[in-house]
Amino acid sequence: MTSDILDSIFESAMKSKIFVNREVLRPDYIPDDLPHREEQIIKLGSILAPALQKSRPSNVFIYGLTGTGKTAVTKYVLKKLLKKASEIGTDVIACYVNTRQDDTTYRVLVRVGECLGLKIPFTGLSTAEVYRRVMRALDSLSIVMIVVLDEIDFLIKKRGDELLYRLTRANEELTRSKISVIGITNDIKLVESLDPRVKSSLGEVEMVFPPYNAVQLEDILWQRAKIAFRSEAIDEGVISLCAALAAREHGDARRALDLLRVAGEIAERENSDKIMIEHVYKARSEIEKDRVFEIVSTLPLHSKLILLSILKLNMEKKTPPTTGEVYALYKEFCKYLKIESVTQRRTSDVISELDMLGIVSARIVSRGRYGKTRIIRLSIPPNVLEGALGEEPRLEFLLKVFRP
DNA sequence: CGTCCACAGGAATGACGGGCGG
DNA sequence: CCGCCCGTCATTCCTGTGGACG
Repeated sequence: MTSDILDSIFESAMKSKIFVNREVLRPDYIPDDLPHREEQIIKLGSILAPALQKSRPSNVFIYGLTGTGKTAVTKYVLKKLLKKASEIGTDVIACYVNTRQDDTTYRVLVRVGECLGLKIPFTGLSTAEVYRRVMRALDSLSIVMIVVLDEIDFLIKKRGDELLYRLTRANEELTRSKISVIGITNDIKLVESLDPRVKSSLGEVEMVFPPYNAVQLEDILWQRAKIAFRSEAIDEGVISLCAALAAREHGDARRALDLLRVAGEIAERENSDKIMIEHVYKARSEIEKDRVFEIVSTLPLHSKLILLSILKLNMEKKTPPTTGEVYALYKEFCKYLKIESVTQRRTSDVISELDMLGIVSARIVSRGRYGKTRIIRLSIPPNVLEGALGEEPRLEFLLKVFRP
């Protein structure tokens, strides 16, 4: 019976030999203590402190690579600030918006409105009307509002910086309330593309979050592991291996925690009493496999074909191929499938895209008399890529049989 | 020392499909 | 509900370029 099977799954989940509390390893969990971010916490705290005296804190622009604690520090400081504010009876409202999820001006404004207790229909009003309602509500409350726009690059890439401009200038139309904006991004180049007026108002204060090193990552992992796992469930060296692997990948704490969590899940699946070194290595390849599947499956057909061409040429030649060679083989594939091929210009862009996704690495080389081109290598194991490309039915035959 | 290869990659433009806003 | 606008994928045309070869 299905329900019996489910029961036994739930049973065994409850008496896990490994986990006590796996929540604390999830990426959105904010611990009570954030090791090695004291400096940033103090700085952000002192920037926002004026809100307690009903003055407007400076706008802040925060940048740093993924998994460097930007979101965690911001949420942490805001939580403390709000607590303090309610203790002393000052009205401070914070509004956190992730613009990866809410990536239109309208949806961001709806979120801000919600924080003010406004009920705004998710569609039907004009953006200008929502903006007007939000501003009126805000001003009638006579408060300091802090708006956090996380992963702000998504909003800017889709909608430009108009909303940012309006928000940072909103104080001019407010008489009783004040608003300040915290923008968070991991794309440093993005700052350059902003309208200078936005750049100067949003960047009143800038904060940079440096990557964690292996030692710091280890501290972070220990702190969580103590809560997440049974005390005997971690074998020697597991934590430092997770830290070392993640430190190699630009000190990404999220990656480190993912490794540890997945290693724990694998250990549990294998009914092991402990998480061991080998589980961490398995976790690493499982995470990578998932990532590659995720990326490759959403690629358009032509990108897949170009990727297949790169895969074949990397496997069957001693030297990694150039753009021209990849394009030639790709055209063969298209002829075989009786579909039209894209131009070499487009192929060049596709290769850059694959490079940015971290699937291949394309290095520009000049071979003098023999021209300037890119040397394209796979940056993931061929069998993983093979598996991911095999999901696409149209490629199956080419993958198995076709020889260049 | 100039050529010229084999592309890189910018700009302008177009087809197309989906969702926003009126 | 419908038109319009916007993002994505793509093309065409183009200028730029590091260095081995003659």
